[in-house]
Order: sequence, then C-alpha cells, then structure tokens
Amino acid sequence: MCDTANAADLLHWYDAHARVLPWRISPAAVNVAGTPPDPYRVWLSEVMLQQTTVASVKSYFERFTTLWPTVGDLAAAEDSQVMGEWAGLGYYARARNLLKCARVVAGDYNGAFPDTREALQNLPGIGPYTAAAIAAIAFDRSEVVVDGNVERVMARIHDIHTPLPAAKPALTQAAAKLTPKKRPGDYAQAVMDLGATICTPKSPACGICPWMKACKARARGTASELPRKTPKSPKPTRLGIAYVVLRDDGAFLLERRPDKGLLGGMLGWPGSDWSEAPSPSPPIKAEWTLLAEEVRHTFTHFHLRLQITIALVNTDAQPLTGEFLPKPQFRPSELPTVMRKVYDLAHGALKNMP
DNA sequence: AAGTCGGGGAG
DNA sequence: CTCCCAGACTT
Repeated sequence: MCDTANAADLLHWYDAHARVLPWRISPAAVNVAGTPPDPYRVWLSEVMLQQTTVASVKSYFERFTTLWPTVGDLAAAEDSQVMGEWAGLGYYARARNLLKCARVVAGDYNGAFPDTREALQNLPGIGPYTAAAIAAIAFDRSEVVVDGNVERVMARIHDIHTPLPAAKPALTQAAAKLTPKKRPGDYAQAVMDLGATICTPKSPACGICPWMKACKARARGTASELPRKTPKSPKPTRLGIAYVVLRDDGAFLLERRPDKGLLGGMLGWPGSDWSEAPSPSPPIKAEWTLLAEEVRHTFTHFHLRLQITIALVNTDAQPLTGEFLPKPQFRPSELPTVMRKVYDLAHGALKNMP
C-alpha cells in the first residue's frame, strides 16, 4: 500500500471483498468473467439506489427485472402497474421518470441506451451521478462517479472541513484525480463499497481500510466528523383527515394523485390537503366513524398526523371525488406507505362493523 | 443556493 | 429521537 491514495490499492481490496449484488452482472453471464453488465439492469439498479439502501432495493430490482426483462418491456408497461410495483420504495418521481426514460430509449434509441455520460444525462431521471455511474459500469468509460459515499471518502482522505454542498466541487476534483482509465466501473463501485462498509458515517473501521495510510482525517482523528454539512431545519408537524370508504361489493374508494407533488402519480385515499388545516370534506354521502387511533408518518420535510374516518356504503352511492376500485383489482401493496398504514388501521376497524 | 420529494435502518 | 442512504428536479 502506498502513502497516497490510488485506484490500484482500492481495486485490490475490492477484488477480495466485493459484495455480490444482483445487478453487477446479468444472469446469462453469471460466472463469465469480464462480461459487461446489461445497461438496462445497471440503469434500473442505479435509479432505484438513488437515496435508497441496497437492502431496500434488492426485492424491487428482482421483481422489476422479472416482470420486465428488457427496457422495451418496461416501456410497454401500463403506468399504473409500474407505479404500483414501485409503491413503498419512495421518491415516486423516480418511477415516473423511469417510464419516461424507458420510452425514450425504446422509441428514440431503438432500445439501446446511449453509451456516453453526456447523452445519458439528457435522459429523464438521470442526473450527474447516475449518468457517470452507467457510463463507467455499463460502458467502461472513465467517468467521475460522485455519490454520498464518494463525498465522505474524499472529505476524509483530504481532511476537507468545508461543509456540503459548498464542498462539492473540491470533492469532485479529488475524486477525478483518483479515477483510473482502466476498470472505471469496478473502481466506482469499489469506492462506494468502501464508504458503505468501512468508511461509514459513524465509527469508521479505519484499521482495516485499504487507504488507511493515505487518509489525512484518520491521522488527525477527524474522520468521524467528516464530511461536514450545513444544518437542516426541523420538521414541522402537519395534520390531515383520510376517508376510507368500503362499498358492500368489496370495492374501496381511491383516487389517483396528480403527477406533480407529494406521492405524485400514486393511489391514495381521498382526504384533506395536508398543507392546510384539516377541514372535513367527505368524498361521498355516508355515515362516518372516526377511528380513535391516528396514523403517524414522517416524510422528508414534515411529520404527518392523519385522522381516519371510515364508512360503509351501498352500490347506489355516487362519490364526489375518486373512483371505486373493484375488490379483485385492489392490492394494499400498491399503495405508498402512508396510505397502506391508513388501510391497515381502517381494515381492522371495518372487519368489526356490520 | 435552497426546497421538494419516501422510507427504512442504524445508532 | 437524528442522521443517512449508489440524487434529481424545480424554483
């Protein structure tokens, strides 16, 4: 190991310790060393992994690639099915952009992803990180891949105390100096793996780090403090009401949320606007029962406390908003998590009604 | 540059 | 409880 950080030392560590992840190589090429990864699978995994842990992504990736083995299959899918399969993974704009991107690639690129960082970054949902990652991993291009892990590793190696996001240019420059011409994809994944398993946010395992001797923060004892970040403002608590209506034929009253904004494009229960004080406005004429227990859920920038009211109606009832989804077409797993929490509470109460 | 946008696991 | 995560997009 050298006194200055270099790609060779890290790749040596990676070759011995790399976690085997489902998207590192296509199934048909398992055990065939050197086979380049399928760009579709690299793209899909990278989008799913945006701000999301490997553990959370795994089952979604398997499900998506089983349902839609190629980008053409995904492009031809129904929007509602894709949104339903994405439910629970969060950041639903990713799913909408996933479909947009698949349809551009299938339509404008004849089903073949472009192979340069610049062209990739012009596709929906592909930003600086994802474009560089796909170019490096799927197309063997020496692009500078910078995610949260890389930022942390670079900040520590160079003991950079400038808080993010102001430090981003310096961290990117540091990452660029280390990016190799050979095996750029493996190198990118190696730095991220290092950040995920050794150079962790809290109590990093510096003693077994392949870049230990080169790390300035370790020498100065500042590793666990880096990278610094500008403090975030506290989350306010918002209030709301949700209406769960069960028709006597088993259908639930649901509504598709608008594409833009919170939980955009997802199914949900009718209810008050959470940005305002919760004024009751039931979506249908019925006798309502207010549940004693409320749903609590935390989003990125606010806490939510949701009152639940439930009602049973007959098939003559006409909703003011939303549509009744027939029993066989309703799967709670297609709801975003806060809406599924509402269902879980309401379902238990509805079972005890007449 | 700052705000919006999910959800789960670690500490 | 807070912080983080293989960030992108909008304003």
